[in-house]
Amino acid sequence: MAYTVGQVARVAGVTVRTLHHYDEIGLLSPSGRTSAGYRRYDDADLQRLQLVLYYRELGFPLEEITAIIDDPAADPAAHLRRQHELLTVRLKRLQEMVAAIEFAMEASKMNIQLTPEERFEVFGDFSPEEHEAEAERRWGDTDAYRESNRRASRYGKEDWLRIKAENEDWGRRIVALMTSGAPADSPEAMELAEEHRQLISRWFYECSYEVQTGLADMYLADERFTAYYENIAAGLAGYLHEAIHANAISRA
Amino acid sequence: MAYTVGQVARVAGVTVRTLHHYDEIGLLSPSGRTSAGYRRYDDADLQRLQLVLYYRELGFPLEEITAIIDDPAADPAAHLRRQHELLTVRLKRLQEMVAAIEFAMEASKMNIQLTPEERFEVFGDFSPEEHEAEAERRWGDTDAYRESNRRASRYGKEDWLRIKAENEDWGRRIVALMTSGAPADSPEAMELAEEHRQLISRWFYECSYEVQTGLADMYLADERFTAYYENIAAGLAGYLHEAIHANAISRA
DNA sequence: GTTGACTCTCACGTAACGGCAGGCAGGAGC
DNA sequence: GCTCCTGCCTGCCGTTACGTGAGAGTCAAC
Repeated sequence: MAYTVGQVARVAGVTVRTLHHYDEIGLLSPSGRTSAGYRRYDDADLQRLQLVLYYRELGFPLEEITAIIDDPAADPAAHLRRQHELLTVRLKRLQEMVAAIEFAMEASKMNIQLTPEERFEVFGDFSPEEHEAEAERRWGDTDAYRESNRRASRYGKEDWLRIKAENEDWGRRIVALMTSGAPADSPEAMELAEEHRQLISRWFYECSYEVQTGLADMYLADERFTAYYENIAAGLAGYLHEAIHANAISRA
Repeated sequence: MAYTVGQVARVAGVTVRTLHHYDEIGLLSPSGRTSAGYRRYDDADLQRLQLVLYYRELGFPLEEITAIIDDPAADPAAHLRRQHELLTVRLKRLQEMVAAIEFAMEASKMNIQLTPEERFEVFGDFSPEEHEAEAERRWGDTDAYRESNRRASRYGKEDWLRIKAENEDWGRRIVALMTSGAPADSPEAMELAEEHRQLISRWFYECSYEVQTGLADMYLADERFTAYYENIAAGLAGYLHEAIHANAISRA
């Protein structure tokens, strides 16, 4: 029931270096050594390692893990509560960032100019108050950035032309359908909503039904997006919005 | 239109040291210095800083930000796409961890013994295969851990007694209601479901309706949780499950 | 002319290891 | 007994994005 570092590393899925590190900082010292100085881990050491990895996976710093494990009076439940709070905060933050990045991509796709505030809106604590009016002037001109936005890309020129063509083709078809009088929740309209989603998924990012309905809401809530679609055909923004929602519901 | 480090730091919401650092690594060097060697930032520098902070907030490492900004041929959209993928992966991982921690807390609340696999299930890559049967024996006994679980806590003894009392009171009332024949979607049952949610929120962690319905599903899916409730009264697990769902829907 | 706030440049510290270098230890094969 | 290979040992530097001083010079106000 004694194991070498290498054996422990293999079964626990960590590196030898990690075990050395845990030994160094006193988080997990093997219960013995051979005459040659080799570390010898026994079953109790493995138990302790399991606990260490458990807390580590939940995001606790090693020093705190030492305290939790070594202090018999410490309450694991209390730590879990605190960690739950920390994780949910991080989770919310990440969700906002993902939403912001989707917004940015959607805007760049339509060549919509983001205001500096929007580019920064992902920063919860930024822009306190002391420089509301100033900030506008200061961060005002971002032409250079937007310009570079339109230039070279991971996609070659051909790809862009193809994306543009697909998009315009889709646009023509949905306009035709709308003007033909087909309702927004007709199978044809829903099919075009589905195409819209797959177009984004194929060329830009994984677009779930949930994300897509979020986009649809934004098309109505943000007048620049509304303008983009209304510019193609009057009433298109609302029509697309309804079709996307109808499609999402029917697929659920 | 020239600013000192301190001024820039204040408007941008970063520390002076951060600006020094960006200067050191060549990410953002002020366009000039005073005769005394003070850094002088102009508007163009602030523009660049904005871009830097934007990408930093999205999680890019500084070195990569340098490359993105300095390379006019780089495609911001491509980077955003990649970052979107990274973020969604992290998001999913975090969601799993939050779920795992909620599961662990719910189990410890009911004194349910988690199997080692479950304690590790948050580790996607752990436990490859080479030690399936071995692992069981090896990580088997965790009495010490579970024991400490029940001991001292952030809450004093009084708190625990109170939690226990509240919980038992709630238990008696829902059992009484169920045996009285009131349907699980009656206002009274839903009110008790609401109490269940608030009890968790008050003593353990923020429990949204979504989280609560997740718990309710688990009460039926996991036989140990089912047993916990069935042990109180036959049919209680299903009754509670239905009441929670009915309540969640009505509050939406 | 002195105070106090601000700035400068080193330069070490952080968390959790990764990744070397140089040197033993142990068993297999010759 | 000798060589070879693999595994183990102990340093110790590198990583990321700064934090936190130390010691010294600068600027504007009083």
